[in-house]
Amino acid sequence: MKMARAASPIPEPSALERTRAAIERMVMEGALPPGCHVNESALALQLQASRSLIREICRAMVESGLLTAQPNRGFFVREMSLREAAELYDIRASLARLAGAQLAARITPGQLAELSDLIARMDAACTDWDAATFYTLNNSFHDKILKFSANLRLQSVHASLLKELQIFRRNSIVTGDIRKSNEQHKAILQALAEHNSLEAANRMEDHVQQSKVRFLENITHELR
Amino acid sequence: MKMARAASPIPEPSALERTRAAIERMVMEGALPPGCHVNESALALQLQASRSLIREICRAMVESGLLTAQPNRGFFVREMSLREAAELYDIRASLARLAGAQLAARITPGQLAELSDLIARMDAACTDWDAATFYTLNNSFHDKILKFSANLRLQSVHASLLKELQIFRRNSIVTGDIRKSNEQHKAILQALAEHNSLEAANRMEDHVQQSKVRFLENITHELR
DNA sequence: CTTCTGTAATCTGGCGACAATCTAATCGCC
DNA sequence: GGCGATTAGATTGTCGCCAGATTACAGAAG
Repeated sequence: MKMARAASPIPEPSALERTRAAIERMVMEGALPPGCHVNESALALQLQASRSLIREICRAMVESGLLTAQPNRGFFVREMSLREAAELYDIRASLARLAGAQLAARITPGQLAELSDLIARMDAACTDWDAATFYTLNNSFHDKILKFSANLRLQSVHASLLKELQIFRRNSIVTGDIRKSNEQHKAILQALAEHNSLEAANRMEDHVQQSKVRFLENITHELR
Repeated sequence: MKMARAASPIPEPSALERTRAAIERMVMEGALPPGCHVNESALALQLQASRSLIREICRAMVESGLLTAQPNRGFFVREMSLREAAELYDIRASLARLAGAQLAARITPGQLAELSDLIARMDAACTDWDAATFYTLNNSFHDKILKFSANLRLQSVHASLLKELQIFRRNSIVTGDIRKSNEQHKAILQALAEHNSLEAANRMEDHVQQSKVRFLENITHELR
């Protein structure tokens, strides 16, 4: 009998997956700052993997926009200009618009309830001035909308762009008016509940555009 | 003295680039049909490269959506359902919308002239019933709009999605009413010339949505 | 004849090694 | 003393190899 590995429903992540997660974390958390040259041998030693693994992973990360590759010089952590970050926000807004439009047409009462619950908890976080919780809940809210929109590729593209943005705005917690942000969430929810695709699309797009404005304000403030 | 390779302004594509292009072509042209298992050793032998190279390339192609990876089973050419293709069109339409909106705000007379010229040549192709030429010109038209919109990431994401779609609609030349299609181009151009972002956005989105409809009609017609 | 099972061949996952290239420090020369 | 050529060191590009998993096949049982 083929020995069942059914005992472990999680088939134990492969070395490649683990290593990739580690490298991505290093990029996200700034252990590998933007513009930094990625030393393959050093990484291999540090993460106890072979250089081939590192190379495969880096090649994939180039494709997803987290690294860049220069012939005969290796890999570098992607440097992002303010302008590029703004461009990414525009794309995100565009995709959010699509998600809103599609979801409005097919959203179920159960999904509406889930979103409504998140908004309520964000309201609570607002009164408690708990920005960290709000941040987490806000991410969940957007994730759910993307997930519910039932376009797998849209989800993956969006997730990829989000990761890319993360390497820029690391540490810079967007502190804008979270109360106002949640008001927008409510407007989005209402449009979704009414199955008003156009309205949901516009609200979603505006919402992300707002966060872009907040982001740019924060950055320019930091640099001053 | 360092031997000048300045004599060749094109630094001669690396083995990796050449091999990657070859594999992508094999996928596009159907030598590796959708669902096909990618035999790494065989490919390495055929393309006179090492298996490591093949693996690096495949890993990158997974990220860009042309292949999929299954643990311990290797790489497979991405299979795309009709639904997924439709989803891709929706994303493309969304990105086209963004490109239109952004370009309308900043388009120059020179760029308008270039687009106008392409439309004129497409008109000529229409009267000549030259679908092949129209196809090429149409691609240039869309490429230029993306390029002029001056959002590099938008360009690259769009190009990636387009490649992905190609593996589905290979050989199925969309033969819809090219005359009607060019009328839409003219409407887009007008909106751009008027710097009317909203109108340009809507026209662009609709235009891609139309091509999605034509695509779906063609496919279902083929399958009958 | 079909189904199951055990074994062999094939293929992937991961690794270390060698050659080409780039980077830097050193040395000589103006 | 400063600048350019040269050489030593480090790093990338590419390759073949071994172990474990998977697939294919052959043979036995029902």
